Amino acid sequence: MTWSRHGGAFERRGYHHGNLREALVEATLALIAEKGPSAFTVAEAARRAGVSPGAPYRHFRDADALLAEVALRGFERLEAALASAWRDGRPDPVSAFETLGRAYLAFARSEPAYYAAMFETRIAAEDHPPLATASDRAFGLLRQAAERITAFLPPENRPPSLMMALHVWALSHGIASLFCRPDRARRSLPMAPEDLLEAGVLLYLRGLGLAGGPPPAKES
Amino acid sequence: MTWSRHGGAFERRGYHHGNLREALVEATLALIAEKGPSAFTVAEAARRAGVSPGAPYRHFRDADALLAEVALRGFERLEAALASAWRDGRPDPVSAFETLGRAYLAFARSEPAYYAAMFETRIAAEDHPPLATASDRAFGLLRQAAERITAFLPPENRPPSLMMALHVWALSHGIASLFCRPDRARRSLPMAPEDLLEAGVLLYLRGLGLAGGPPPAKES
DNA sequence: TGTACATCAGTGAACGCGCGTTCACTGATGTAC
DNA sequence: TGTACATCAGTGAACGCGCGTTCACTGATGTAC
Repeated sequence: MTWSRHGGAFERRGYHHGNLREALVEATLALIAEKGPSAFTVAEAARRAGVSPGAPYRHFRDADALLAEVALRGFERLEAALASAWRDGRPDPVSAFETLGRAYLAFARSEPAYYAAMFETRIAAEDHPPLATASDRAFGLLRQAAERITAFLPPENRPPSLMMALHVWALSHGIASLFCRPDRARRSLPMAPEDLLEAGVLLYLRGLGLAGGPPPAKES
Repeated sequence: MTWSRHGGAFERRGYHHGNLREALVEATLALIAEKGPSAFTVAEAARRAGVSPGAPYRHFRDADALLAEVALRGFERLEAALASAWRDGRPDPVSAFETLGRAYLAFARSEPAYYAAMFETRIAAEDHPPLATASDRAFGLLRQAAERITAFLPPENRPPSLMMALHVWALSHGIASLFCRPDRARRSLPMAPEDLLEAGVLLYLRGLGLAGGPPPAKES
């Protein structure tokens, strides 16, 4: 099974793969995207990477380590996506915050396999310290954003920024979990998940005393 | 392996089990509670029920059917819990609504195995119509409650009750998923999940123009 | 530029395992008479 | 009350399967000289 080195659809493969670690991560993502996280097996990932079943163990201690690597990268990508959406609060914190929320959902929608690897697998963050760290960093961003937002409120009416961050995270995650899965199409929605989240965050901010004005028009 | 029929810790078992269907459901719940939904197997459930590996197939077509039965019962129990919390909007819709939210979380916390069977398994509701129906009924309750709440608002400021129900459901589910799992203890919280949800719903209602007054005091 | 060699990424066969499911069977239960 | 029998819930052995992981090995790569 040696494919031509420079021609055809299959680029690779002499004896050495050359980039097996990456190929396994990609195969795992594809597998999860197609059949859900419970369908992941090392053997199948190896098969898709075009490699014998023992090969992955040169790169990952065991099956969970591969899964954890995928989840880790997912958190890193999420953090990057959130950071670039937040843009340090520009043009203004409130609208940047809306963008942040949309970015969260966009990530869940456009990278469902990463999302599933992060939140729907058997691996526990506490068993994989880098995972916990990456998750904390992503959440930290949300927390900082909340800090900036609540700073607009007079101190006596200012809610803990941690609480606000948790609320928004939970709402985003809830919407993503319930409505953004392509495989098991959940309850159909009268509006896009992003709009649902934006409306929810807007109402929440109004509840805090921010982003005043009349209630938003009916969306649907 | 015939245990005494009336003595000792083990009550059951002549040749017939007598209540195997129930025993399998319970074994499945215990299994999920202990090791997570991915650890469920028919063989292990049969073992825990004290029965040979083929026996479950007298009661369930296959492994998924057993899992779907557990999820179905979960939705029915959730619906019952929500209905009894809502109490048809008494004493008043807004405070009954708070109680409803707490009941949702209480369910996720006190019945984590049911909750996992409902939301974290491979089974898809569309493949099991009764499951979809039960899920719709539970959500319908939330929707009715939202209807009653939004009725307090003047029509020109009244948001779609469906949207409100979706927001609250997503927030509740998000909090439950992120913070109410006993097995994989997630991020630690500065407050109880129930209080986090209550504060969130309160702020949301204020954003809608209900439950006015000053912002709640800091919770933590 | 050429050669020897260390390194190490992959091979492929093998292992033991537990699973889902089937099937001919057995024995308990309860109904008809 | 007693007996024959249909029913059907469980048995237990068996099947084929795919998995995770190991291991002695092979062959490609790149470095030292």
